[in-house]
Amino acid sequence: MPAALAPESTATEQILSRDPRTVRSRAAILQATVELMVERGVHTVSVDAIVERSGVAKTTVYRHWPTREALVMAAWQTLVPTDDVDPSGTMREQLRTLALAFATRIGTPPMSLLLPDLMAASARDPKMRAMYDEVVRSRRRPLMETVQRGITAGLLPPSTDAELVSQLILGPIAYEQLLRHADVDPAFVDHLVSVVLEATHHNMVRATCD
Amino acid sequence: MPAALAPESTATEQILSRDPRTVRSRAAILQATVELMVERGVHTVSVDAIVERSGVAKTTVYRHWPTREALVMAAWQTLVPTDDVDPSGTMREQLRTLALAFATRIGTPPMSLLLPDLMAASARDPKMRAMYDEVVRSRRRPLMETVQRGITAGLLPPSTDAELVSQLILGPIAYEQLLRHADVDPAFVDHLVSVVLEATHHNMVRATCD
DNA sequence: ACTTTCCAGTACTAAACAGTAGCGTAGTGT
DNA sequence: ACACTACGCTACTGTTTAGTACTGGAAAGT
Repeated sequence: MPAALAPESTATEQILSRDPRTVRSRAAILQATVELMVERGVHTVSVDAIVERSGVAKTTVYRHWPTREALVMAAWQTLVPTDDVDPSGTMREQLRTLALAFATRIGTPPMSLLLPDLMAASARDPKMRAMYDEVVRSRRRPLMETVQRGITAGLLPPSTDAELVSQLILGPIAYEQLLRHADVDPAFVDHLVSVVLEATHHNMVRATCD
Repeated sequence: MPAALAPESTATEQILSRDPRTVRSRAAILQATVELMVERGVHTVSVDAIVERSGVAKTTVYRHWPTREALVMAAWQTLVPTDDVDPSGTMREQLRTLALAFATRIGTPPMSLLLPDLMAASARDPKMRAMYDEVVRSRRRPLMETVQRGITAGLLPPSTDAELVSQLILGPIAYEQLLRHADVDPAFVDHLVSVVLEATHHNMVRATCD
């Protein structure tokens, strides 16, 4: 299910070999790595297991990535640039769609299993931390932009704090899903968006608290 | 800094030996385990490292806990039953205090380092999951009780959804701290509590969304 | 055709790891 | 004083791990 091939921009130099053999090897290795990360956890995945799963020789693995860590990072990268839904409909519908996408994404595999691992790894590894922050940021941006458009279009008071709005919507969802391990159903997301929007309409979610 | 001795109720039978030698050994082992969990991560802590750090013989470790896993669980237990602040002051002040305690707890060591590890472990290990849920629940309870008291005392509308109130307060804090790796300062917590309380006062945070 | 690049496979090193066995000793409760 | 219990120590087994050297063969580009 992951992407067939990482585009580029990895830390390891990637002069983009067109040789189909390397392409095939890299894809098989990365796919096996992702699968094993999901199944057994990021820190438990071993090169030997990747070799067994992918059918690729160990030497080939080390021909492409210098260390196991670099390989794990590359496997992560294949999961980062996913869908960037740009929803349609009213602002409320857009927020609902984005919030629901966020909920299901962090609540279902592979992200439900990989995100905690990434969080834990990023607590001690700066490189993991950078990638993790990128993942989170990319998830947050479209929702904030939607709120900002709502403000610009006059649908929300000009003093509305767009950042706080996203925090109030995404926060409880993340809290329920990751912290409390509760199933976030669409009705809850709906309710949440309604409450926050209503409060916003009444100019309660202001940028500065007097 | 952890408790000198785990009280009881561990999975391993604990007939409460009064022999000071066992007490000392257990304490040294558990403390070293906690320290290493914080420094190197839960999944990276090895019995050999614990032995080196604590100055206790390896055989003694296995005299007290059957496996490394059991020891890690026991070390976790020493961190669970911490302070249960029962704040005073107005409801708003109580909420502020509880929310701030939550923010600083999950945002500073050791919890800021251990919580992600525990989250990741609990994604695949049911026993870790149970302990993790217990930790989260214990943090959430006092805040919900405060809201409930506010409703009972007539400070908040009767239709107020206490659960949603806690979600709206704790959610953004957890989101900022754990997901976004942002420093949650007291002003933000203050602002957050104010916004949620104001919305609640205007009967926007209702139990059922028509 | 020919050269180059990539590959699989085997075999290896060296380290870290969980967990165990047996021994002599020293502290503990009585 | 006594029996007992827990201890430290050394040494060990067996497994898993990351990473490397080397060889012969196959597939790619030209």
